[in-house]
Amino acid sequence: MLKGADEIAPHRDFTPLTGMSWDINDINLPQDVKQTDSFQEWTDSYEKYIYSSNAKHAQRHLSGWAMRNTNNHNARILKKSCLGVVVCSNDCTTMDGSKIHLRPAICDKARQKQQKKGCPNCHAPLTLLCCRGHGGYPVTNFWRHEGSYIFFQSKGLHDHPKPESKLEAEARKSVCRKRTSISLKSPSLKRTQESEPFAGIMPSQEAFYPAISPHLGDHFQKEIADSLCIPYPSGFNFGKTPYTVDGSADMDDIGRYYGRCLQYTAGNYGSGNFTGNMKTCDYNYEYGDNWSRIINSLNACTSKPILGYAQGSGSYPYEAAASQNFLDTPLQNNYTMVSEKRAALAGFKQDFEQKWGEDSCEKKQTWNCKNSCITAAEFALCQEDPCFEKNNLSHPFF
DNA sequence: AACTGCGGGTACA
DNA sequence: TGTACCCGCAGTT
Repeated sequence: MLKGADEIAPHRDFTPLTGMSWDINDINLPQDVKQTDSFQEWTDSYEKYIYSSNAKHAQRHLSGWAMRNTNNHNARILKKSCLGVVVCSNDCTTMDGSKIHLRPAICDKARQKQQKKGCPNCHAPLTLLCCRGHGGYPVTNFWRHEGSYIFFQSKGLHDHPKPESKLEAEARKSVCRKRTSISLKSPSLKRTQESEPFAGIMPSQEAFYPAISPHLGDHFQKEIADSLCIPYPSGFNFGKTPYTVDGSADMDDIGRYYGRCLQYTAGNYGSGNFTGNMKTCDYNYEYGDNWSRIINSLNACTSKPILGYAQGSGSYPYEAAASQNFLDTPLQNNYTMVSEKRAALAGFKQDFEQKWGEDSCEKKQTWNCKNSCITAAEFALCQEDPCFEKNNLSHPFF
């Protein structure tokens, strides 16, 4: 359970307990704090909080947003600025209707590497949406340890969707590693994969086995152990392989302009669903028009979804556009797809939700995505034996 | 390998 | 002077 000073409170409906009569730059900060705030993972706008110096998340200066260290030449005040969010340049939608909002790597080198990878959902180039929420500059967070308290202050309003949180990203990567390990160890699974139509052409294990991890941080490990069900963010295509391909875009052009920073116009975003317009960052003005045209053409492309099965997905359907992209070839071989399976899937989902509805998932509010649940027993079996989810859960995760 | 914090340096208003 | 950004280094995860 999330208890004590390190509890993560849902951001909404939260009122700071500690007043606002101080500024992070004050020479003296209040030490007569009657009650500390519970940790806020998704701070936005101009907020101030006072955490206990024992609060682990605060000690680590954690944030749901991807914040990188910024030198403010003040050793007493740690300053971090927001990196934004990595999105699919194709603006694709996963099977559950969610968008790709990846967490930018904090390290510059790692971030460049990250952007060279394709979208885990449709393999289109990834795009970094810069944060411009603080007067055109990234939103900044300030941390200052003073006495028995950790003072936090944020400046600016994020003008982009939320990325997956650090804890979610860690969980996903951890499971990918475990899944890869399992697949290498299990001859039966290997055979299964080899017999699947997509064997060898899917972009990566990481891209197509995103799921929650049994190696979550200690905090969440205990959460899971104490829970009747497992919360997880639904945007990670849990064990399923939605796949949208559209061949109408000129991939050379995409590659040429790949990495160009885009941003949304401010204001029109929410948790998980962003409705703003994309525009190029001003400092990329030299390519702005072309890039915008590419993005617009990508977004305007109409897809003709078909259903298919992907490597390792078992009976999990994915959606793919009927395009001329080389990736489509296996799809066409499997065009006999399976609306009845999809119907079965919907039926399973309905039964599942009836059985494990919201009331059974009290912890779900600790995640900032829409969540679903599986039983701990099913989760354990899935982790131990990938064939379990293939053979026993017509669609294990939604 | 990637994250984190620190600090030198530079640019700009 | 304050703010922002780039870069490298070193310790940690």
